[in-house]
Amino acid sequence: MNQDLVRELDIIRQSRALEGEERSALSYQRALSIIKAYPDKIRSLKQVEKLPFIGVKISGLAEEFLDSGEIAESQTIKTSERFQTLSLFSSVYGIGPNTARRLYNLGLRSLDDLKVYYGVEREEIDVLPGEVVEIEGKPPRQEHGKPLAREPHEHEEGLSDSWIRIALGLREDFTKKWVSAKHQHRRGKPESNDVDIVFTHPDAEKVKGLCKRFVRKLHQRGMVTHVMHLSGFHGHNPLRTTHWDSLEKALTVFILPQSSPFYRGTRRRLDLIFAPPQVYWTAVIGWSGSIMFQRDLRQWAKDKLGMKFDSSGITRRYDSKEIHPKTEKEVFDLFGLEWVDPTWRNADA
DNA sequence: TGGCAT
DNA sequence: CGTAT
DNA sequence: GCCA
Repeated sequence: MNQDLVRELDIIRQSRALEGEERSALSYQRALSIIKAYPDKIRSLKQVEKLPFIGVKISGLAEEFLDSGEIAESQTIKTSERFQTLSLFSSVYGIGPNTARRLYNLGLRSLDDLKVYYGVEREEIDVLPGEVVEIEGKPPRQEHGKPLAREPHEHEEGLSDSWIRIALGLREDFTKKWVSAKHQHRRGKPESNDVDIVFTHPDAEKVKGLCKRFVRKLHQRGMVTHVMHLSGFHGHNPLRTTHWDSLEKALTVFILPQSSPFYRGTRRRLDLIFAPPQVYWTAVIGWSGSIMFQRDLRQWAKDKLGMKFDSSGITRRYDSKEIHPKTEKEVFDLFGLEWVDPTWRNADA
């Protein structure tokens, strides 16, 4: 409805994030989420000024957009070498805003510059314990400066009858009950290049170590070409409070074997998440909604319920007691929120 | 002025 | 600091 | 950058 304005604001949001102005970026994110959810075409400044999370600065930008059809600052940002270069660098796995700026300040401008800087041609990485695999370049989120293929997915409603279930060799009956997948698709974004799959098993013991074994199997079959992160692969620092490693996870690049009837040579990012059964639904929710949805849900849990929510569980803050919901709806009920379909958890640009 | 998810 | 949602 |  107001997607052009949203896109303009998102450019500024991206720029703020790349420049390390996190809080400003968050404000743009919120504002554009609100505008995105606004049900009518915005034609006047009055409409915008009534909206929450839109203050003096952003309503001014909206006014400019209404007058001219664009925002000068967005245009300037978009065409600037700095923005384009920082975006490019940040698109490489492992390079965030800070590293991107550092590399830029060193005078680097292209992926070729990065290859020289990192000596990537000779790089080898440990993919699995005891194995060494040659890679071409960095584990690519991009190739040749362009995003990996973004054509629509090959199907489908759920994982249970999908090409990827078959490709991964998952049993259909089990999958229906214990595997939840393709949340981008679940959210109604079939054009996404990501596939996320959350696994569990009624027996918590059987989940332990499954991530590594499963990835090893896919790698042996040539279906996983890169493993960017494997829980337990990086040394775990117990001083770190982050829950990043509390679920078993593998962040990989996936390609179908040529023998597959679905083979198209498309490489995708495939994220595999293995959750013990008691936190399966929090994992599903944590991997389903947009970033803004997650932040809002977590803030709500904290402010209204005094609880801590993330993909690895829900705990009461005062005694750290864990809560183990048995369905997605139980989580919403607990939080006093109306259950909404995943397609409505899509607040990002 | 402090908070902004984990 | 980087990554995932 | 916006809000309480």
